[in-house]
Amino acid sequence: MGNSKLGTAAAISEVVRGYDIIKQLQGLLQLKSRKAQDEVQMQELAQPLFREGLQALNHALSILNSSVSKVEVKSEIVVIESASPVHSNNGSMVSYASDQRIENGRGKRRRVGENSWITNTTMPCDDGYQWRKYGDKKLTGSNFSRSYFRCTYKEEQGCQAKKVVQQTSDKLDMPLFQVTYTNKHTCNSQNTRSPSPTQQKSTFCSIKQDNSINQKSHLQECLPSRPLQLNQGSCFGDINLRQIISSTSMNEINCEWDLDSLLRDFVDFASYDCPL
DNA sequence: AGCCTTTGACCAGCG
DNA sequence: TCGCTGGTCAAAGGC
Repeated sequence: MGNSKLGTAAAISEVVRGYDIIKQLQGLLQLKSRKAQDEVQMQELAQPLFREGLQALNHALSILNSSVSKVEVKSEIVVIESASPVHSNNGSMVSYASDQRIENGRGKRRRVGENSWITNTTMPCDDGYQWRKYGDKKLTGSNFSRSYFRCTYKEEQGCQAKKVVQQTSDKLDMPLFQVTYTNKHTCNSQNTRSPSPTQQKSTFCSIKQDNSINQKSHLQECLPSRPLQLNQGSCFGDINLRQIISSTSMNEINCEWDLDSLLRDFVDFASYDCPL
């Protein structure tokens, strides 16, 4: 893991940023008001915070994933990110894919592993970045279509990040999506303009659900049961992140995470040096 | 006006 | 070599 120290430091820095943001969000969620107007204001404050937090954590993930892929390209990385609504409390999962392929360029197919990682999520729309859909394909042998997204800032900033979203489960209460990310974001989306309301709507909720399930409200969707669930790629395989997450307590009613404990565990996890 | 999604066509890898 | 398949392009229309 040649530059793993640098990568780990960067990942930790991003996690700390995400932690700070989630702390702010936590404080916001703890504010109790009976006024509908206050709730609207709270949503307006919470949504960008939540998005920024996700973005920071997603960035940390991509850094860690890229470190992992340098170590062992053979095994693909699967990140199980269960971002379910507050009322359900899904545990995290870590698993590995084998011999999966995605395609790159105009019809060029390539393996997952280099610059790519996979997540499974119930909330594919909102990962903190802004995406523009450029294609949709109904795959043979699948009941669900696959949606192709590229970074909104591809033209402006040359960001090569892409993601492919495919629904894998049509459970009525919680459809599951597999999201394949390709290339890290090189854009500085925080410094660019905020999307207009119509853009937000289209950008964050443009995944079709093939079983025509009614989407939950955006805010409800965006409140995860756990702040973050990470993969462990090849060299992280000895440490089970599930243990980290499961040891982190959360009061479901008050939406209170033991954030300090989580951050501590995360830094331990990210600092773990691959024993190669 | 600008940015988005939709959708059919096109292209290239693969068996 | 050829047909199938999946990723991308680009025109059209919507918001």
